[in-house]
Amino acid sequence: MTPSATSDAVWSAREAQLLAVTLRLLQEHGYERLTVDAVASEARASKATVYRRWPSKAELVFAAFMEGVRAVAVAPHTGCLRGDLLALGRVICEHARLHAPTVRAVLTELSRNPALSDALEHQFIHQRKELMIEVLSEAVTRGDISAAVISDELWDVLPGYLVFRSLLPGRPPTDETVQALVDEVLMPSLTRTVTHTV
Amino acid sequence: MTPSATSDAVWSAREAQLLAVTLRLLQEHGYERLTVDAVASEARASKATVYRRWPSKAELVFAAFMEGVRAVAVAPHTGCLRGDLLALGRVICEHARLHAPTVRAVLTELSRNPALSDALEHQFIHQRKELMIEVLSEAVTRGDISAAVISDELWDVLPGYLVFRSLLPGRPPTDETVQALVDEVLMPSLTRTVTHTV
Amino acid sequence: MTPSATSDAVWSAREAQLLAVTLRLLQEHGYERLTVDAVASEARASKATVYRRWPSKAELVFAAFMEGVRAVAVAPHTGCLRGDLLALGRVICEHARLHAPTVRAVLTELSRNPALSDALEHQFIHQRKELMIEVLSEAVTRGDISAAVISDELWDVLPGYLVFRSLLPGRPPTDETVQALVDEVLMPSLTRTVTHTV
Amino acid sequence: MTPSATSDAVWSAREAQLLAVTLRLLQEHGYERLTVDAVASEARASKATVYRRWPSKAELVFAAFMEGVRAVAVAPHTGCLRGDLLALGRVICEHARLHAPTVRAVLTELSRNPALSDALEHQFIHQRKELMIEVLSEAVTRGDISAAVISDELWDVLPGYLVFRSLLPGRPPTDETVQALVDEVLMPSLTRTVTHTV
DNA sequence: TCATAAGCGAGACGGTACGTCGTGTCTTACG
DNA sequence: CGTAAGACACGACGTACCGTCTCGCTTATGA
Repeated sequence: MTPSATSDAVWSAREAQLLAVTLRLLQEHGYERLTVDAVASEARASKATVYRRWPSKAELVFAAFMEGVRAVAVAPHTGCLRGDLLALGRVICEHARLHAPTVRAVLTELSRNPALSDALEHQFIHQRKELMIEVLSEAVTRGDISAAVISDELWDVLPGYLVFRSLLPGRPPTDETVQALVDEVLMPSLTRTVTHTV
Repeated sequence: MTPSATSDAVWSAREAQLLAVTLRLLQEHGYERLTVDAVASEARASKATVYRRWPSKAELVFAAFMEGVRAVAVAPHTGCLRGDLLALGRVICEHARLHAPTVRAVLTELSRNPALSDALEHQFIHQRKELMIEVLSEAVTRGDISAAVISDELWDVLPGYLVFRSLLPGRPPTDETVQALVDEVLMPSLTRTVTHTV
Repeated sequence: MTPSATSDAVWSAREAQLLAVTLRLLQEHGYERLTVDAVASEARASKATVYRRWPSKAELVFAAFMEGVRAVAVAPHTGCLRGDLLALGRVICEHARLHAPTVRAVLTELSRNPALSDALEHQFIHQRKELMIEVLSEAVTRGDISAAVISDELWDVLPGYLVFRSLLPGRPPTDETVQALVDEVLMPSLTRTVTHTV
Repeated sequence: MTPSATSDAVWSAREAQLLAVTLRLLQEHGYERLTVDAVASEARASKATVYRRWPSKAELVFAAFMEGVRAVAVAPHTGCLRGDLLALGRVICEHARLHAPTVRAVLTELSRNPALSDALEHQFIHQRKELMIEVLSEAVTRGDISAAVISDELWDVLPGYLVFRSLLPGRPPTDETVQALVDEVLMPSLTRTVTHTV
């Protein structure tokens, strides 16, 4: 099977190296200043070697991004909901800070590449959703919260807001941000008395 | 004063026209497919006329973005906090949906242009913060909420989350999203019993 | 009458100043590096003032050239043919050396501007031809040479060859060049025994 | 070896094609009306392909000129001096007429590009000088003329005057011009009695 | 053991957009 | 009215990057 940015491929050593170089250059220079020539050159490869794997710069960058964020997908299991949320929030912050230029680049590409949208949705977002649902379900099982507060709409307020803050200049989220978000927003929301919805 | 993307300039008719064309082409084609030649051509201008005002494509696009989002800065005044939040959320959703490609482009540029970061922060973010503080302050005056819940950290959960959703593919925020966010997250958070903070 | 490069105009003080600036910048930078903006700026004039007089950069440069070479048109009258030729040659050398960049520029313009060709021919070349004929006629009157050697074809071997040498790099004509040309080429030619031409 | 306008390069097929197109467009439109885009387009090449070889339009044109005049470098060998000179003169006339716009352009460039001056001198002028010396030497060998008349100064009166005439408007040299030049100027000069020069 | 093939580096190539600059036209405001 | 100042449309220049393509060289397997 031809490797592709939109499949959950397992990369060869060569491919991993190319993605690593791509990721590094992305963080250093951002998407537009990143050139495929530079990736090839730094990896002591030729452009053909890159293009044989990923059909465009956008797909290369997306693949590098997917590789870079693969590690987040582990639920924390601290034993209480607040602890899980705090742990999750901190991991998200760290990754978002590290990959902010990459995320910005990937977002830009979404405007014009529907295939990337699909790939992002199915691989990345779905993955995160499962993670969050897992954390909340455990809290329901423990009796911390009511199952009724698990919404299909708002499961991503935690990652969404933190990522948003990471993308904007000047106010990167800190541990205090995470703690405030969990204690002042999420916990009040999740432990509220749910009125019956018609 | 020389017009510049990073100052709160008042544009001449020519400049407004150029920004309008830029904004339209941005929405139609996205940042990368937008060419300065096309902007100039559609505005019956020449490239020099564009570059005399904005030193690069990035700054042009940023200026167009700033122009496009200027209109959001009006507080709703519905008379109750929930109504204000719902109204604000809906306006933000509409703008975010309309300008999603532009916002993505601007975010990308932030990675490499600190001047844009500053401009965005001082003009746009500060503006929005004032707006939100105004809405919350009125609610405090009315006695809807306690002044203690107005946090300097989390004033932008509403716009932040909605914009985040607008930037991702597949799940653009709807009126239901806004309603759920306000009723299930923000209102519980804002009306919670505030424990004393040392 | 509107002043024009192609008429033997008498320039006003303003015009003379513009031409002088043009001539100086021409000698310093050559034709292509000369900009009309620079001429206007150095003359504390505006471009409109320049273009009102000369309809294009080419005509401006040509007018400046004509102004610069006006002074050559004086026959030497040294009393003998050889002296006249030497004197003429030296004057031509000096002017050609001084105005080489201008001459190159004017030549380039001839390729595309027939009006300049006409002007050059009627004003400049004709003028020089009269000069040469005058010198030769005097020599005939003195009995130095036969009238039969005055050719309509080759009257400009002296200026032509010297200008040619001035235009090429590396071998600008010197006084020795002039002397050799006169003694070894022109005088043998002019004093040759003319065989009867059928 | 990197191809360059200033080296006596041997061009690849691609380069020869680019130079041929350049030469043709030069003759058709002149230097200023020639655009690098047009050269690239007509050669089904891209601008980068042109600029990879020649760093500027001027160097491209110069290289084309050098290519265009390469063919003149063949001595005629008619058996007598007069015949050789007539043959040479005619070839020079033809080339000069054909390449007049190019020569004018190249001359213009000489004003600002010393490298072109050197190249022109070493490749073109030296070449022509060798040619003329060869013709004159043969005449000496045959006893037609004295070796003493071969001057280092004036070997280029023939080509110089003819090229000069070609560059000026209105009087392009004809076969009659060549004949007159040879019979009335050069032959009297070359066959003159040489007085001993200390 | 050698040959045929497949992957690779190097880098030229067509195309396209960028940002700069110069020409010649035009408008505005001043004297 | 002529002028200084300078904005403007047009268009060419030279640069940079993308994605495609060829060329040899190396390596790895099959006869």
